[in-house]
Amino acid sequence: MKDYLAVTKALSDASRARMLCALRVGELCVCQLIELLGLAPSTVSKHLSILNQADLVESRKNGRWVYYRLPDKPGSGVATRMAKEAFRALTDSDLILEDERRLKIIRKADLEKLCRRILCKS
Amino acid sequence: MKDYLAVTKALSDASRARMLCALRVGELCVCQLIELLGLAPSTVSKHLSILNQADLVESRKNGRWVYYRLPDKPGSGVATRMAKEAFRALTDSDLILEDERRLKIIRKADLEKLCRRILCKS
DNA sequence: CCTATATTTCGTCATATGGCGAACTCGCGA
DNA sequence: TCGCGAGTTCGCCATATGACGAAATATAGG
Repeated sequence: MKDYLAVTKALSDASRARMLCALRVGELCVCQLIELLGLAPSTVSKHLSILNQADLVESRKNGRWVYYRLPDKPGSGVATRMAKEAFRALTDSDLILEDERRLKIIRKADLEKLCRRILCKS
Repeated sequence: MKDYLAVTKALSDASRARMLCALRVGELCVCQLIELLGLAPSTVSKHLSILNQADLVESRKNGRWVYYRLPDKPGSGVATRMAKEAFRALTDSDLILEDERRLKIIRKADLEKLCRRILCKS
C-alpha cells in the first residue's frame, strides 16, 4: 500500500504528469523541464524528487547538469504499470501534445543559453 | 487531463483504495463500508462521491439504503484501466487482505443491526 | 401525516500539498 | 583557489484535502 500510494500520489499532479510524458522522448536536463513547465527551479526540483522516490524516474549527474529519465529497465512493479496507463490516458491530451511540440524546440536549444534565459526571467 | 487527474487523485488515498478493492466482491451498502473502514458516515459518503465523480463506482438506491458497486460495463476509459492496475498493485497488501477477511463477516450481518451498531458507536 | 433512520450536505478544523525566493551545495573554469 | 552557476534544500505562504459533528434530505413504516 505504501508503494502504491507513493506512485498514485506522484502521478496525480498535472505538472508531474507533464514531466513524465516529456521524458518519453529521452532524458532531459532539469533546466529543460523548467523551461517546459514555466515553474521555479525549486518547484521543478521538488516534483522530480517526488517522482524519483516513487521510482517513476531515475537521475544522472553530468558536470553542472542533472539529467532525468524514465527507468532504464522498466520493471514489473507498480510504478511501471501505472506509468504505462498514465501515458495511455494522456497521449491525446491537448496540454501534452502542446508540450511535445515545445519540447522539440527546447531540445534543439543550447543548454548554456537555455539556463541563461531562465536566469533572465527570474 | 481533467479526467486523468480526477481518476488518479481519487485512487491516491488509502481509504478510497480500500473501498474500491472491497467492492470487487460485489455491491455494498454504505453502512457496510462505514463498518469496514471505521470512519464517520459523512467521511465515507464524501469518499464515495469522489470515486463516483471519477467514474470508478456507480450507485443504486434501494429504500433506505444506497448500494455502491464497480461499473457494470467496465469501459475502456481511464478509470477502468487505472482501477485494474490499482487492484493488481494492492491484492497482496496486508491491509487489503485483512479487509477481505472482515468483509466476509460484515456481509453476513443483517443491515438493520449493522446500522444500529454504527449509531451506537457515534 | 409523522416519526425514525440511512445517507448526504455543510461548516469547521488540522494537516498535506504546491508554489515561490533565499540560502546552501557542489562542480567547472578563470 | 576563487567565484560562477545549475540544482537542491529550507522556510514560508495560500490553497486543497481529509476528518468530524450538526443539520438537511429522503424514504419506510406506523
